[in-house]
Amino acid sequence: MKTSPAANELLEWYDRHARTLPWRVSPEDRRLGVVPDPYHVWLSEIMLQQTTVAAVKDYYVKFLSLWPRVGDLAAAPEEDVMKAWAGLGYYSRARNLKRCAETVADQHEGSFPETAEGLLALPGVGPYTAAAIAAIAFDQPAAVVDGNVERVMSRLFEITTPLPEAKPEIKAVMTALTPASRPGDFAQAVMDLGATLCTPKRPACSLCPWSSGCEARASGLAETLPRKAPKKTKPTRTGAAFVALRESDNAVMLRRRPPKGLLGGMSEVPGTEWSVDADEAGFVLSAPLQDSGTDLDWRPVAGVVRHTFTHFHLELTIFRAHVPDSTLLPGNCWWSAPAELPDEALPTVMRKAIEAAF
DNA sequence: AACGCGTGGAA
DNA sequence: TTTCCAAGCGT
Repeated sequence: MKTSPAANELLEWYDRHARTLPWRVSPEDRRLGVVPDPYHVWLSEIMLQQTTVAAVKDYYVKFLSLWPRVGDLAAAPEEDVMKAWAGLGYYSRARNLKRCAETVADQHEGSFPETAEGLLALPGVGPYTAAAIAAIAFDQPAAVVDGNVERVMSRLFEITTPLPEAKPEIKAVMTALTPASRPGDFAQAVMDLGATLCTPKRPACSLCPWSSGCEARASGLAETLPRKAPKKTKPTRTGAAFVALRESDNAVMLRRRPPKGLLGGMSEVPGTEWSVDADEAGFVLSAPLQDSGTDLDWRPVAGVVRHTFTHFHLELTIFRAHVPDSTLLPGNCWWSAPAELPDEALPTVMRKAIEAAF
């Protein structure tokens, strides 16, 4: 099969410099006939959405250990999936992951659709992920466009139109560049290039296999591309979290968050709303177990827990109280002993809050 | 179309 | 300390 010179240059670079990743079939193994498992490709791509390779690795290994095949994940309780995902962020991905596994198991006889169009219909699979699975798992010449590809292409062709307006043009040049042979390795090669050489800051152009043909390298604009709209500043919200400790064993009182929205479906310690104009003086009035029959001694813990979400900063004041074992819990709450906390579906902000109380 | 949605590492 | 941002998706 014929490959464009540009694609060949990059594929030769990839053959020598491809990163070794737990979910990746190396170019050498590919040549020997090793075929990627679509389940592995899908799982890794969902985890990698807006998430660094370093953060994903351990989660990927753990998920494959817990659920070796897509049918295992489909059969798992959603609660277990949320627990295993805890800490990785963007928790709607975990719920969609479970729904997608069920769809593949129940409606596709356990096999992933092999076209980008079919993949696009799956929960949690958007244009990027559909193209990535089609190319990497099924060897189809789909144009795979992620943040790395946007950066590489905007520099290679000196696209000065700001994102997201430039997306159609970037998609077009990636489509034109994607070879019929080794489209999966090509997609991974462009992403590796963006991750290791064509980086957002201080790109290593001297090491780049595409440097001689790169328009932004020639004009000196490389580091300024791609152009993006300025970010909005994040407001700071404040609130309180209440760590109730059972007297006999220091078990922590937990409850479930609503299924949608921020940290949807995850576990938490009880707390106030998080608002920009919180009434800090009245925090303790919102403490749980007010009608438990015992007058609980809620005490503020020194220092404030700071955490940053996608669109706001949070400053949490932590209150702590010891609670008699006989205390009746609200119906939506449960006790979690210290030894059980690591396995709870606690997002990082809640682990920080609990940690501050100990 | 623009916004909501986590986290941790780098600079 | 603060900002930036990393293999996006759903609404």
